[in-house]
Amino acid sequence: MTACSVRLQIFLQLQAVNKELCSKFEACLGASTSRVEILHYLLQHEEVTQSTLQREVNIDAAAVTRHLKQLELAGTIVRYKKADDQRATWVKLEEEAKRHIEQSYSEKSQFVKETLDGFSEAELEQFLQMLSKVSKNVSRVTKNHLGGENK
Amino acid sequence: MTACSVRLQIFLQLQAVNKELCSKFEACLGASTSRVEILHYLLQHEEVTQSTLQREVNIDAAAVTRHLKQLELAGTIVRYKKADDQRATWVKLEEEAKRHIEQSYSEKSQFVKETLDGFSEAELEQFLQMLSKVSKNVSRVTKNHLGGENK
DNA sequence: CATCAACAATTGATGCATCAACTATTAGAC
DNA sequence: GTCTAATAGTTGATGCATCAATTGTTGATG
Repeated sequence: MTACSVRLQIFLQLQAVNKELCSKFEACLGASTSRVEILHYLLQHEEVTQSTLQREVNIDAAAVTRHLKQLELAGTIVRYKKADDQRATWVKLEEEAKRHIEQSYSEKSQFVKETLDGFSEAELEQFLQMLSKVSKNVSRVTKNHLGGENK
Repeated sequence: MTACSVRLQIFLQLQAVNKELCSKFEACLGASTSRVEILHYLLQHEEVTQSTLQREVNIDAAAVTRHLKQLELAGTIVRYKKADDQRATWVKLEEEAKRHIEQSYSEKSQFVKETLDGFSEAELEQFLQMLSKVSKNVSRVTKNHLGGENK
């Protein structure tokens, strides 16, 4: 119990932080975190298919479809198909939306900066690495368990 | 952009890690993270009112009600009122459920341990402190923004 | 002691994410 | 070339969390 308690606390704290962060973030900036992730990815990749977007952002395909539909309706993105493959749907940000997002990044960065107040650059770097390490561990764990180790 | 990019990445990574962690956790152990948090709290506090539970675990009151209803139906907890205040509902784990949860902690701890593989005890401690610091920052940020600084 | 504000819990409505089932398109096997 | 399997996206059903509105209870004020 005591040996695992720090780890369990980390787990619970991670939950708690993330949850609060999400709700505050949405309240402050009026966009769900999923949508932010999608837009962030699109801003950095110019043109992608829905399926790769779905894989990269790690959101269910159905959710991606619904988000993109709304974003298209709002004029934020364009969706289109290409001649060589009529299955894949490509997604791209509208030019105006790009500018808009870039601009709103300043507000976001202000928010993010405040939540990471009191961290030195070195600590931030370290924090990020820790998160990445956990991320790697998590994906590995699943594979093992599905491999038959579980139960 | 570059100055904030590490911070933004932390934010996004935090999201990603948490999400994957939750889904894997649920898949492996068959309980939603909310429920785990509730049960964890109950295991450590013997007897508690719904409203304090709701505050401590930071879940919406409606969600708490629904979780507890199910848990009561499953025989995991008991709910009752006290003579001196007919408003508050008190919640307590059944003895058998306590044992069951304690026992299932070993499986959980195995899972948690794997996700935190490769961390020294000192690093874990540090990680936890970082998370706590972010948590404090987040709650502070909200107050400021609601105070009128936003917009 | 009647009224009103507060507190506690519940319910209904809504939004979002996921799974499963389905359609359409492409590529491979024979 | 046709049949089958795989791929891409969509839709419906379900579960969960949140907000808003409601009920019931308590305490304070006049």
